[in-house]
Amino acid sequence: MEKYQMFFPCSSSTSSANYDPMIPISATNNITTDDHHMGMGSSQVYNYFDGGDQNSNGLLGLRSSAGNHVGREVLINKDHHRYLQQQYSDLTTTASANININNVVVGADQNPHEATNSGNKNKGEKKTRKPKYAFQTRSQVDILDDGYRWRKYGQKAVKNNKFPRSYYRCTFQGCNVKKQVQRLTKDEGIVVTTYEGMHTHPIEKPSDNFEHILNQMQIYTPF
DNA sequence: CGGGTTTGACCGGCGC
DNA sequence: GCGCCGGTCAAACCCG
Repeated sequence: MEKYQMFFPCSSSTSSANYDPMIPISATNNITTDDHHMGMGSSQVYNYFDGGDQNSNGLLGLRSSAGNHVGREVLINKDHHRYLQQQYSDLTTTASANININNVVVGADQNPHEATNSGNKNKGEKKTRKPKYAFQTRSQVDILDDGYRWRKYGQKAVKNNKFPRSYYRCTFQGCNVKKQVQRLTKDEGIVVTTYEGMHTHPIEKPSDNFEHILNQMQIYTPF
């Protein structure tokens, strides 16, 4: 999850440098305060989405008002803002969660290629991957309840990270949304959640706490 | 018994 | 070509 820590090209594999950056993260914030160990000159955040109308200026920059530990920034593609709001509920709910949303970082990206479908090759299909969105939250717990039902389908040890990465898939029939959850080595209080895809169904367990989150964040728009 | 988790194996991409 | 690595599969297992 090195790239996610860089907030975030979010391409699952290695070569994020192959596509044109629209807004380099380095131009918007110095994210480099933590986990800047992988020497990625290509570490950038993109807001180009395949199939979207991809307003090149469609970024929202959200900065947590309480982020004095680390000056972090949230990058949200405007076209997917609603989606992200929905996803933000991931940060909010679950009575047991005890989440402190001091710092939230979102990176959005178009991935350069399809996920490797081992044993399930989509023959003839173009290798286009859904965009991913990475969230960084401060949380005591790894599993944040966003109202959707997820099934874990994998866990991997991550290089340069003592915490494993968990892979989840939405269990709703026909919904192929995935997410990855990982805790940062350098700040164990931070959980990075990366979403891939859009839910094709309403939220199963409604939560209305997103407004509460927004109240805790300052929102900057580039316009 | 159904649904979710665990975990080792497997696959494909990439760099050397 | 080989090895590394991220991502996925799937059988076994767990639990309500």
